[in-house]
Amino acid sequence: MANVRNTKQRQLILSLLKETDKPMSINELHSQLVKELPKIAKSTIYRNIDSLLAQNLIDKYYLNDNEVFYRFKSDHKEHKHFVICDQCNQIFDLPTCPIHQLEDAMEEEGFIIKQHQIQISGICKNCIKNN
Amino acid sequence: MANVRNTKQRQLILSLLKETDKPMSINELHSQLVKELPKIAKSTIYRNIDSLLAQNLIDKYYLNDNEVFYRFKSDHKEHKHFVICDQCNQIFDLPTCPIHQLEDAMEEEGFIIKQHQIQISGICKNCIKNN
DNA sequence: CTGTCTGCAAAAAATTTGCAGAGAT
DNA sequence: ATCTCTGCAAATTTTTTGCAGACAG
Repeated sequence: MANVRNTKQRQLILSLLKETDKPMSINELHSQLVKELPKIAKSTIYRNIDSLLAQNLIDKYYLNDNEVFYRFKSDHKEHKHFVICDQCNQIFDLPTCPIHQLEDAMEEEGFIIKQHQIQISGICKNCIKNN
Repeated sequence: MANVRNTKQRQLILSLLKETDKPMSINELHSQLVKELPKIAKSTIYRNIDSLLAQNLIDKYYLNDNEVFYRFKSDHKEHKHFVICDQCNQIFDLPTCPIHQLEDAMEEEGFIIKQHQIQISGICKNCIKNN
């Protein structure tokens, strides 16, 4: 992590995540990236993602029964969760983080929370309408 | 799922989950099960786990950065979450489920939650002491 | 008996690694 | 010039599948 180089691949990955501003899977990333860079390898994406995670520029999410997604983090302190619709797979923001309230109670019991993830799925407004 | 047979493998898997009463990974299950049944295959465990999930006898959890765990469900309606300690990997119960409060707010916005999972990790009381 | 379940081996799917050449600083 | 990064291929890791024989009902 000492010297990270600003390659075209890295730039593209980060700017794609930035403009999408929703959690994206490796496959989504790859299928978008090949449009610009037809030879880009998935291993390149994996390696860049690791480096971006290490630099805290992106966040990792598990949605949709354990599928892995990544999302650009505009503010380094930003903390956000998402919900995914079972039917249309669209991803929505969770209005509040319900864990922070819990954190105090947990710490009183002697457990210090370092990390949390929430996976919520269900049916979104549109899909309910169209059923 | 029509006719589920009561094999020795199935019995052992369920009773091991029952007596452990904590989320267990496939590997933990397997390494315990071989003591009784040296030839048991992981595919047998996977298949039985699927069937037990379908019958709603066990729950599936993701802990420890996406590792999959299974746990016996004593009461079919039981709803529970867990925290895992980063250092000792011990699993603790979460005192309350923070999602239910959210559920109402989400439904007002038109999203019906069908399923949720929480992954929390940190450092437990003992590990803090021993640091 | 009949149909389901098992162990084994092989197949899939997802991610990681080794390497030689390309590219960034 | 040096060191990191890339694409490719192969290796890992995790889970699923096909199959022939074993076992439950």
